Order: sequence, then C-alpha cells, then structure tokens
Amino acid sequence: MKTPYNVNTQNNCTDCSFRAERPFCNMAAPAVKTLDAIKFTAVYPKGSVLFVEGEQPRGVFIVCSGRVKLTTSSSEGKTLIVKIAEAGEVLGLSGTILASAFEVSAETLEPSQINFIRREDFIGFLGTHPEACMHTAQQLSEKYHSAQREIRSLGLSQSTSEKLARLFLDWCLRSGEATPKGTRLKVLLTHEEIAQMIGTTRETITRLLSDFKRRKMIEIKGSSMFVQMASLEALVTI
Amino acid sequence: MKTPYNVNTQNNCTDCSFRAERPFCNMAAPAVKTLDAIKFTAVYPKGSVLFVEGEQPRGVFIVCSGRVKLTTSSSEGKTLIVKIAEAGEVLGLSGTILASAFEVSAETLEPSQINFIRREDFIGFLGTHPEACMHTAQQLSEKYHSAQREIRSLGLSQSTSEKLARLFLDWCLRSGEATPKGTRLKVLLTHEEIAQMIGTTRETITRLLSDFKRRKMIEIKGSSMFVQMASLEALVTI
DNA sequence: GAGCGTGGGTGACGACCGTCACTCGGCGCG
DNA sequence: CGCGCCGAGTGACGGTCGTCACCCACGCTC
Repeated sequence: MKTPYNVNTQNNCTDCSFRAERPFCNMAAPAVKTLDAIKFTAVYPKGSVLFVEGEQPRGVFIVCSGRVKLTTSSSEGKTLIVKIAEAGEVLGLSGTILASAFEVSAETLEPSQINFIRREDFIGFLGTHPEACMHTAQQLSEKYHSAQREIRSLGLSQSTSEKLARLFLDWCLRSGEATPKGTRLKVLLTHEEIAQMIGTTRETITRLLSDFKRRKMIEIKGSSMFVQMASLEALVTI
Repeated sequence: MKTPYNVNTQNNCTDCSFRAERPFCNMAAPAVKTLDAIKFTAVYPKGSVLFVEGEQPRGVFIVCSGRVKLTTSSSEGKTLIVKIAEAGEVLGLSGTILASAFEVSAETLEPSQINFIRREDFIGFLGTHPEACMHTAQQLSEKYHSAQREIRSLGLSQSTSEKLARLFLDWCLRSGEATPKGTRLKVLLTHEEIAQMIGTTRETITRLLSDFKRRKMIEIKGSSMFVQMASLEALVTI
C-alpha cells in the first residue's frame, strides 16, 4: 500500500510483513494485538523532528521504515550525531522508562513510518506482557552496546583519521556489500554530517577523504564508496 | 558483621539493610527470596578483576558495597575509564542479556562485596519475575543515560580543560558536599586515572590542575578538593 | 539567464596538547 | 640505612587539526 511521501506503510503490526525480522516487534500474537491497540502510526517526511533533547518524554517511537538521525548539541551550536537509527529500533526508551528528559534529538533522514506509543500505555504494556519487557531490555542492551562502541571510538582514537577509518569500517560491517573493487557502501550523508558523526569539522573530512583516495584506501563513484577494508584497518589502533 | 578486607557483608538480600535504597534490589519478598537462592556472594580485595573486555559473559555482578572501575583499552595499551560503578549497580547486564562479549573490563577500586548470578539463573529470574525485568530495564536505561553523557562530553568538548571541568562538575553533582570554601570532593584517583577518564595524558592533568589552582577555580587540601562550581561552569560550552 | 543557496575543495596560520625526558618527594621493604 | 618504585611537576618540541577565508560547481527559482 502506497501513501504520502512514497513510503510503504504497514497499518497494523499483526499483518506486518517485517515483524519476524524486527527483534522488538517479534512477539506472540496477544502482545502484538495489544501493541496494535495502543500504537499510533504516522508517516513523516524527511527532516521531521520527532523529539528534542531536554524535552520530557511523552512516549516511545518505533521506527517501522526509514532512518532517523539522533543528535546532541552544545550550546555553541556544535552538533554530534550519536547514531543513525534504522527500521526496527525503538527510540526514547530510556527517557520514557526513567521519566527523565530525552538526552538526544531525533530527526528523520528520509521519509519514514514511525509508530508512537504513549508513555502510560507503554509502561502498562511492559507490566502486562513479560515478553515485551524482555524485548525492551534487549533493545536497551543493544543501545548500550552501540553507545559503548562510540565511547571507545571517541575516547581511544589517536587521531581524526583513525576515527574516520573506524566509522567506515563500522559501516562496512553493517551494510557493506563485497565487490571485486572493495566493499561497496552507499554514502547518503554530506561531509558536514560525517564530520558531526566523529566530532570534527567539514574541512577535515574533505581533506581526509582526498587523503584516503590518494592512498587508494577508498574510491568514490557517485554516491557509492568502495572501501579497501584491510588498508583502513591498518589505521586503527584499537 | 566483619569479614576479610574489613568490609561489612550482607550475607543475604532478604535482610540486607541497604535494599530499600538500591533501585535494582528493591523488589517484593518473593523475588528477593529467589535472588537469595541464585546469588553467590564474594568479597574482593582492591584491584580484583571481575571480568575482562572481550570475554563471553558468565553472568551478572551486583555491587553490594565498594566501587568498581569499568575500562576499555586500545591495542596500543591506552586505557579509557568508562565509568566508576558504585554500590547498587549491576554490571555485565547488556552482555549477559545479548549473550555477546563484554565491552568493558571491571576492576575493584577498593575492597568490595559483589554478588554474582549465573547467566541461566538470571535469565530465568527475569522470565519468572516481571518486577526483576522492569528493574533490569531501569538499570539499563540508567547505564545508557550515563553512556550518553560520556559521549556528549567526549564528542562535543572543544578542549581538554573543558572535559576536565565537566568531569569535576559531574562529581560535584554526584557526591559533592557544599562548604563555605566551595563544593568539597574526595579525590581518590591518581592523575593517571583522571587522565584515563577523559581520554588524555597524566602530564596534561597535572598542568590543568595547576592552571585551575592558579585561577582559583579549585583548591586542594590532602585528598579533598574544594571546587568553585560557577567558575568551572564558565569553561563548559555544552 | 541571473541570482542564490548548498555542498565541496583548498591554502595559511596558530593553538593546543601529546610525547619525551628529566627531576623530586614520599613510602615500603629488605 | 639505602634502594627502588610510584605519583607528581615541569620544560622543550612538533604535529594535528580547528579556524578563517576564499573559490568553484551544481541545481533551484524567478
């Protein structure tokens, strides 16, 4: 079924064709039925802000399709992209559970279907469905893991090129496609955004990319990037 | 009751005098009874290693008393202290839940009582006691929050002095004691360890501390530090 | 086609901080 | 007592990268 912004929407979770592959949503029928009863489905265009750092959580957001950028900003206006959330992830969990302010902001990077569940409904859901509670603990564990990796990368890297190399390697593992010319990645971010992912500046990214190109560690063709993973690994000391 | 290493031990959770103030342990009687049945209590001296980064989790560790240093290291030998865990925290949760390798190492900073629960027992416990599952989700949410703060600090700080200022302010909020001479902190870490907390070197910490002293932002008397929080806040741009 | 906004490329400069090397004081131990 | 170790303080030096400034290419609207 087609809707605004050209997104295939899944109107209810029970019939959702992706459910099996979504760790959080993949629950037994009764739980899914409850989920269906308490969720609000919406489709957002690119650039929509789901919530803002510091705001009191009204509930959780389940990313059904699309990608969502999670950021945190300094008062100086400098922005750090903490994570790009993909389909299947649940956003705003920790704030909702602890009833404490969101620690990041969330903005869609492309047209996305997002299910919203109000805080009271969600807490009740966890209380009545142990399965949902377990899945929530798993989601949180994964978020914690990825936060931990981010801390490692930010705190232990010797140089900016190392951080960039680690970012690319991470992308390769997550969504790379092996080809004879190296691992292929679709890069859908601007230099500015890449810079914000590793806490540096646009200029530095531009320079590092040409450096990597010159050293034949990467090759760029349109929005595709071919990565020689072995050469990048040599830059990483962790 | 006194035991080795001069630590007061709580031999069982049911009678534990601290239970009410420990978010995780504070459960209804039946759950606590189960907890008692599956836990193993031990008292470790300072410097004991509970687990090591990369290891497959055997279970979770509940800190009953003492402090535990959580670290991650690069292959170059550089170490980052991710967090100092205090009494009441549960360690190894995310790894145990996801059955994936520990992402940090844990080492006691002082004699500590630690309860261990084997993975199978813990997972079973979560399944049979919804309350325990909720408390686990809360623990994980808190860990995620603090990881998030760490990411902000590492990624958005303009300078090392800013990171150090933010670390001290964090300590003040957590355990500071207001006095006429400023907020008093007990500093039980070496310069080396402070450096590892913010991803810098010992020399830089030494220099920054004398700088802060010169600028009358802090004063050091033995193991006490008196902090002028307002002046440090001026260094922080976040 | 002109004008404008956005993303990318590049040079010059300088501060910050990591590295190395050395010193010093305190403490425990044989 | 002398020795060695550890934590701390300090100086010199050099590389990295953030900052500022400018230019260019492309795509959009009017």
